[in-house]
Amino acid sequence: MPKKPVTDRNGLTEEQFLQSYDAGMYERPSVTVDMLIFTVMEQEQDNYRKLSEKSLQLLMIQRGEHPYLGQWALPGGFAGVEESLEDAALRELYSETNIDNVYMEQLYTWGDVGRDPRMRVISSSYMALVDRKTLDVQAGDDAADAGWFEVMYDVLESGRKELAEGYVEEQRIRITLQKEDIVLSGVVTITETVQGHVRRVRREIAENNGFAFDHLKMIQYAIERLRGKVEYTDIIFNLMPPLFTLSELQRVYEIILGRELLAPAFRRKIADSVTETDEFTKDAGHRPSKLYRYRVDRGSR
Amino acid sequence: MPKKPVTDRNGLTEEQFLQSYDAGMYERPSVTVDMLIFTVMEQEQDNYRKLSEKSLQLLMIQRGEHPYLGQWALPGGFAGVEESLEDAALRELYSETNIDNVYMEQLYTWGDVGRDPRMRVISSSYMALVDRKTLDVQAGDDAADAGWFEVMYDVLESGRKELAEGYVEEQRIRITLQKEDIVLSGVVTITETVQGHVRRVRREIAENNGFAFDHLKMIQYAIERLRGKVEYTDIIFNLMPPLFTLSELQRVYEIILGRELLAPAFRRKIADSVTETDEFTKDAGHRPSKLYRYRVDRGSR
DNA sequence: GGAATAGTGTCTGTAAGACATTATGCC
DNA sequence: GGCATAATGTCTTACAGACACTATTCC
Repeated sequence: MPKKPVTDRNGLTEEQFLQSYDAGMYERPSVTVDMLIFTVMEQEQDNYRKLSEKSLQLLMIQRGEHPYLGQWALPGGFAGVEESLEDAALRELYSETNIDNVYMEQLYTWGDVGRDPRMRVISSSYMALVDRKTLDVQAGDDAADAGWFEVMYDVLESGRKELAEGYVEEQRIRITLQKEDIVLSGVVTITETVQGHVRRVRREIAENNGFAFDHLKMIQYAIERLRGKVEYTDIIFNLMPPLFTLSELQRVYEIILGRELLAPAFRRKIADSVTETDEFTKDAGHRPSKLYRYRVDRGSR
Repeated sequence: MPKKPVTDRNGLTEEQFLQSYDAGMYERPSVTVDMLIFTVMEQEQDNYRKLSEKSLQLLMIQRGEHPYLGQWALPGGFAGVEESLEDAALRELYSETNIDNVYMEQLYTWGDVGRDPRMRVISSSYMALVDRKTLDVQAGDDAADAGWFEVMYDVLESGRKELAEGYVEEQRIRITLQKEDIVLSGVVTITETVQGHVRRVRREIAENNGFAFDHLKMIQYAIERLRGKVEYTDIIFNLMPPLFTLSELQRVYEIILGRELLAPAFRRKIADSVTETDEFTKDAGHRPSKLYRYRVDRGSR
């Protein structure tokens, strides 16, 4: 059955309308994507019989231009008119790490008015998780203006004030990024207001040493989300190499969650997310460990 | 200690740079916000001794202009250059429902290239939860072009194909919105691809009767998030009136989750999210029920 | 008494927390 | 044998699922 053409109050069909539409009528904000590219790195150990320590790392770029010249920012850039937001994020990811085909998800879109002093910019943040071992070593490594920073995340304190019909709860979180002798550090306050049965959450930068724009907030938010998602999804395996030991996996969990886990409970919990192989670690100064891989035939959690 | 001015390769300080910056250099997408305003409504019951049925409702607007003239869309509009994204969302919310001070959160930012036939538009979707009883009755009620639709969400089937290094899992979800004799209906397919240890999720509209733009995808995503969040946060109380019975609360859970719950387990679970009052329901055709309120002094879950 | 819903008691199975114990390779 | 880590056994506690049962009001 043929559709009868729908016309608007000017008698135009949709096709006619679109041809006459002027896209330049309104003043517009710019749109960018900012990438939170996380990986896990091993640190060399003094005692060769001990396991090597691991740390969570984040890729940052030192700004060579105003604004925030000399400060460190997340990799990112403008979204083109002919590419999707996700494509823009993938493009930025590839240009920084030479990697595609890794886990990536959109986190949040930051739309405050003053976030960029040049002009109105709205920015979508995307988180990518990469396995350091499959990363091209050059990526963001040799460049003087880019590098992997170890991430530290400390909850400083939590205050609480009672109100008539609710309360205000404030949390202060210190984020420290370290790359050799470069240390960036800042504090984000998260204010949760509950009034009646309405809950509001606000994030503010309370202290900032070395972070450009509002990127400190983005980093705090990303770590919070990473922590949450690690508990109820399998995304952690995106940070692991194809073969890993259960102890390594447990360490990565512990680094991300910021607390220690008990081995028996841990093994029970991840038991059906992994498959064992016939291989073992070699040449450790102690009992070898069985190697596992991510069990891909299991569906999502 | 006075800071020494940082200058860039052109010898400009940040202040000088910003004064000379031309914000109009790049072609830009437009930015809009789209609102998913949910509420819970009671339906009149034929048998007065039975409890009244409840349903989840979503506010939609019929388009009076091209494109998608006559179809139904989420309320929304352009984000101004002088307002934050969140302010734009609050403004839209207020203009549709005359309500502010309700629960609202950003869900996702939709950035595909072809989502609006007029031009490139990027849209942030926000979800708001409102208690129908405190809603001004007129809002979106009498207007012929706006209204509350009952939401139905059915998982149709889930197929799965094994691949060499992973699998593809497809889920088809039917969304039906109904308002008296107006029925909108569509199917969203969610495709989850796992290759190696990389997981990707894509959403496509497989069938569409009456929804404008990609709003069907937004609705599906919002319900998915609402379901998830209801299980591990207290947001559900934003849909409840100040006083409610535990049975009512359980019904609302059941409507959102799409499955029945057992009363004893339910009561244990929400026990410390609520406080009992001295009041009871009256004039029901059966045993009166104690009224509870949201327990606000308890912190977040 | 019957209809309808409100609310509680309790058994069972599963899973997490905690701690102890055994196993293994390398020096 | 001792160091360091790998891996498992098992006790306890907590809690979710299931079902049966009691309670209360209105007709």
